[in-house]
Order: sequence, then structure tokens, then C-alpha cells
Amino acid sequence: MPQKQRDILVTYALTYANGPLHLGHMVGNIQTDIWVRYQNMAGNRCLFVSADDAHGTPIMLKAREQGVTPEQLIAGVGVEHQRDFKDFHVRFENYHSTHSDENRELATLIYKNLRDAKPSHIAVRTIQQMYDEQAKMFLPDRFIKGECPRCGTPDQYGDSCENCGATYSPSDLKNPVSVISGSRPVQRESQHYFFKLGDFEKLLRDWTRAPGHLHEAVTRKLDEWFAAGLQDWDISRDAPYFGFEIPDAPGKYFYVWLDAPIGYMASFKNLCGKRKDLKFDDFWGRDSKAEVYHFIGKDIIYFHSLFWPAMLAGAGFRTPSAVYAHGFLTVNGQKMSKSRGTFIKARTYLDAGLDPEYLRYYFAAKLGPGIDDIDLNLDDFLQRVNADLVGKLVNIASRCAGFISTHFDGKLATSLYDDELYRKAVAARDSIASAYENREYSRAIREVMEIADRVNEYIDAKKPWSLAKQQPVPADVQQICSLGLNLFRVMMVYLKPVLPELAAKTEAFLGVPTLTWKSLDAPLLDHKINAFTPMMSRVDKTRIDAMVEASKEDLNKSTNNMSSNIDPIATEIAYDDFAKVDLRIARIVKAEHVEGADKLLRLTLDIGEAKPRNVFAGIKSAYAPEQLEGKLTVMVANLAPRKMKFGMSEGMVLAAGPGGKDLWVLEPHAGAQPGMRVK
RNA sequence: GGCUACGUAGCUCAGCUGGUUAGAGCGCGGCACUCAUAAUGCUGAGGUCGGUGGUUCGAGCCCACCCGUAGCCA
Repeated sequence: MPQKQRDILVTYALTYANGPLHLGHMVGNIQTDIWVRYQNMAGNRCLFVSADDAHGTPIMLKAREQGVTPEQLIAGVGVEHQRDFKDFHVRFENYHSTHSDENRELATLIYKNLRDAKPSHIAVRTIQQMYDEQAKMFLPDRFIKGECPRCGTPDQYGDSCENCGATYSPSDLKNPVSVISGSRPVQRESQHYFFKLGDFEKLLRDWTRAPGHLHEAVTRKLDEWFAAGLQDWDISRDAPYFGFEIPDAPGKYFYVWLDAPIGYMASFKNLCGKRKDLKFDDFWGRDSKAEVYHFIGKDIIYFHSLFWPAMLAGAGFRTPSAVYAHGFLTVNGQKMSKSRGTFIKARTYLDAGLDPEYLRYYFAAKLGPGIDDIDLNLDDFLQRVNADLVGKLVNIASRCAGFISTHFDGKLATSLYDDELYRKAVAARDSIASAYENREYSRAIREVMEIADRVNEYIDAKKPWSLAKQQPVPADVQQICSLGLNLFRVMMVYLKPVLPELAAKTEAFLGVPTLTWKSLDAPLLDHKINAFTPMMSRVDKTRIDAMVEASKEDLNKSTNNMSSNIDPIATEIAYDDFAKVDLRIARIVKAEHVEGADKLLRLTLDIGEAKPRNVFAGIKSAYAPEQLEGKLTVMVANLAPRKMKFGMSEGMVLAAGPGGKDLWVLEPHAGAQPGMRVK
């Protein structure tokens, strides 16, 4: 049924810019990406925007700890995030940052609109808060530890007790300590700005209960807050804080959670600046006809279904069409655990050589519209992906293509006379479309795999390999295999939102233009296909094991860095002592294995002299020669030459790390030239 | 502690407004096939539907309590 093209804006919860993505982040981003790809395939204009969430105390402190500015920290992390998303085929129309001009402008506008409303939705009050006199800053609840006021468990955070589950405020803690300085915090007064959420009770009750806006379990959960009465929301924080200063309040900053969701608008606004066909107000104006959906994790439902609609409405913007929350990821049935090696970073997964489409498929096969957690069971993952994708699905193309190529010159039949199966498969389109639309991906996957089972049964019953032994080869063989390949094509249309790469390989194999939902209108007949080449390899168990091991190693690295067991700083030296060391930029002209040496690599280093230097470096455990050749590094150029078993070593390259695989050779920023002195 | 969810074969899940002997895929055992990336087909074993009590002619599905798991508590 042809419909009018919809204009849809979709967001996924912003990623906090204080560290790398892990597989938990990928659940929601992949879920959202699948939905967006489906919408576009179905002919709608669906735009997916997101951003890094770059503000707040944790980022400020992390930057301080690393000795960089917050801006530097978030810039670096942002680049990593975008690379990870891209490699998992999560395709944003725009990816921005909350630390941006657009976001400052919009946050300021929204704040002013709320403040200037009659009556005002902003209140100012003086509150008591814990203050660290040594670090000279107010402390968020999570930065105060002490003994639980109820059960006495030590080392508990300022908001709740992990042991007895009690919730309290930091001032209730016994023997409180600042996590930042270790000193005992004191109570101090401060003026804070509040958003009067209660002004929007009627609107929010209506919004949260309107059909389609939220999952009904979420609506029920939110009733709790209405029952308790909506309280004012504290939207300001005192300096020092990394964020936007409140316009009329020097030294006061917007709380990170105020400007985070505004980041959705900011990212879209940034996109509008790049594209003439998009107008900001068409999507966000009070009378917008477009649809706006927020996909989020279940932990942040409150922010998105209470504060956010209220802020938007209060500031004169439209409210979201719906907020879709998903559950959390567990690995092997338990919370992701660093010590078990199941706290897996997105990059670790990719580095282990695992195909991102395995994970996209596995998540899709388990995702429903609800907020249930989903489990990544690594054994199940391996078996499921191998059985479904390789054994069933791709196998159909694989087992049919050979006959068509060998006996029929790569041509599909001109008609399908035995097409009952085909009609049934195409008839599933509405059901599968609605499964995607309603985020019942597991149902969509089940329906497609049901088709795959029927196709394999069909081929088995018809036995084309038997028929093909006759001479001449009967046309039935072409019929059977053409049907098989057409069914494969139909299934790949259905799965394209989940498996965009495999779909692209299918398009190349079949020699057809981009598959869309419309491709289902007619079968592929009298059409020349290309020779089949394997499209997807099986999941290799050793790679999964390697991924788990690498995740454990990550843990070791990070604990080494964070704890105090770094080497003690050496005895102080005078500048003249340092000046005696002549460090030079060197180009690694050549790197090679040394016969008989199990730790050394032989490096040929160019430092601008007539003759290159020969240096033996004990870095074989961490580097392959080809990783080094052509790169720049730093060497000690005036070190006394040393005769070694394998020859003379004329200097030393600089590297850091405990040894073994954990060894990192220094590399200068681009622009440095061989021979330059390092000082 | 309060609230909201979830708890169905070894694993992952489906079970429509309560209705005949509880289903699927994977895995495992047996058989067949050999076109296909040791892929596929047929077949078998395997479940007191977390526990207890209740409502009902009848409950995996409703109610109460309990146990376990997860999240949220501005």
C-alpha cells in the first residue's frame, strides 16, 4: 500500500565523551540504525543524528587527570567514537558534539524562554551542598564516599548504598570523604537554578499516556513519579564546571543533563547548515508535521520522557513523537565484567577480526520493542550466526549459483512456474515491514529464517544435483535454482537494514541495482548473474577467545595506569645532565628479524648522517618489522656504541611499557624531520 | 527499602483477549544426501512453563505471597 513519504528525525542517546565505546553502546546504536535504514529503504526520508555528550564533572576531572584540556579530551574521544560507529555500519546523517556553538545557542534560547515565561518556569533557591575545600569545588554525589547511614557499609557513594540499597543524600553519610582530594567535605551554601517541572504535570500526564509515545511498561513506571509529585529539577552547577555558563548567572553553569538532549537539536541544526533541503523549524517548530523519535537506554527514561518534553513544550518547541527505550546488554548471562573479559570494547571486537554484521544480526535476532535486557551468549552467538547466516541463508545462494553458472551461462529462467514458495515469501513483506516499524526485529528475523528453512527443504526435495546428471541438463534445474536465487534476493531485501554489507555483496553478485522494499514487486527473470564468491565467512572460535583475552588485557593495562604502582620517579637531575643526552628524530628505514635472537629487531635508522645507524632494539615481542618501516621515532644518538652478539648497536630507540606485548615505541607528531634534535 | 519489568527444554527465545497431548531455532543422538563455506534434509531424546497457595469446568497465561535477576529512585 503506497503511502505518503514521511519526514522522520531519529536520535540515539548521546555517547558520553570520557571513554571508548563498548558493546553495550552498540546495542542501541545498532537498533536505531536498523530502524533508520528500514525507513529509508521503505521510501521515507529518515535522518539519524547523534552527538557526543561532552560536558560535566567527570570529563572535567578526567581531562585534568590526563593533563589535557577538556576540549582536547573530547576531541580525541569524539574521533574514536565516530570511527567505531562507522566500522559497525552505524550510519549517521550527522554526528556532532554538545560542546558546540549550536548547542550553546539552543540551550541559551531554551533557558531564556523558560525563564521569561509568565509565570516563569525557572526558580532560584539557595541550597546546601557538600564542598571540597582542598579541591575548591562542590562535589556531585558520586564524588563523595563514606559509610552507609543505615547499614554502616564503608566506601559507599553519596547517593545510595550498594549493600542495602538505601538511598540518601551525601550529607547523611558517616565519615564522608571527597573522592577528589581525600579531604572531609563541608556543607556550603550555593544559589541554584531550578526548572519547575510541576508546571507541566497536566501536559506530561497526557504525553506519557498517549498511545504510541512510550512502551506501556514505561508509562506504568512513570506513574510512580506523578504519584510522588513532580519536584523542581536542579539545572545549575557551580564553577569549576565544564559546560555552558548560564547567561544571567556568572559562575553558574548548565547541568550536563540540561544541554545533553538539546544536543539532538544542535546536531540537527548543524546538519541544516550543511543541507539546503532541511529547515530546522520544519522538524522542531511547535507545529512541526515531521516525526521525531528518540531511541535510548532504559536507564535514562526519566530525562527523556519527563524533563525533555516539558522543556520543549515550555520553550515553545514541539514534543517528541515517541521515546523508545531498550534494555541493557549482558554477556554470558551476567553484567559485563572486566575481570571475566566480557567488558568488550567495540574496537576490541573489530580488532579480533570479527565481522560487525555478526553482531548486528545477533542483536537484531534478540531485540524486541520492550525494555528487557538482551544477552550476548558467546557460544550461542557463534552457533547462531554460523547456522543462520552461513549455513542457511548464504548457503542458498551458494548451492544454487553453481548450476546457473555452469549449465545456463549465468542466466536465470524467464519465468517461475513453480512459484508457490516465492509468492508466500513476498507475501510476508507487510508483516516484516511492520515488525521493523514496531521494532520487533526478533520477529522479522524469525520470519526470514522460516523462509530460509522452507527454501532449503524445497531444494532438497527437488534435488537439482541429481537432475543435472542428465544430458542435456533439463530446464527444471534452471527453474529450481532461479527460484532459489530469487528467494535469496527476497530475503536479502528483508535483511538489508540489518546486514547492509551482505546486501551490497548480494547486489554485486546478482548484478542488480540497490535493493529496496520496491525490489519485491517483481522477481528477477531472464537476468545474467555473476559468479558466486563466498559472501560471509563463519565465526571463528579462536577470534572470540582472542577478543575475550584482549579484553582481560585491557583491564591489566588500565589498572597499571591508574594505581600507584608506576615506577617511582628517579632522582632529580640538573639541566646540564639532561643536555648531555642527544636525542634525535630518526626514520626507520628498515626493520628486520635477527636470526637467532628472540627479543631483538635490527633497525636501520636515518638521522640525516651520511651513513645510517644500525641499532638493535628489544621490541620484537610487540612489533612486526613491517609495522615500523618508514615510521619516525626518537633515538639516543650519542650513546656509546655497544658490541652485541649480532653486531654493533649504535644507539637506542625510545619506548615505554612494561614489556612483552605492552611496549610502545615513541613517534613524533607529523612534520618532524630525521636529524632534528629533541630537547 | 519503594517502584517497574523479567524468570518457559542444555542454550536463545515464541506462546494470540485463560481452552484439546506446551512450540521453534541452535546444540546433542540416529539416518539420508553430497549441489553447497563439513553446508542441507528426515528423525529421536529432552520441559512438574521460578516456588507456594488461590480464582475457574479449565491457568504458562488471572490474583496473593515468596525466591531470583535487572533497571530506576530527580
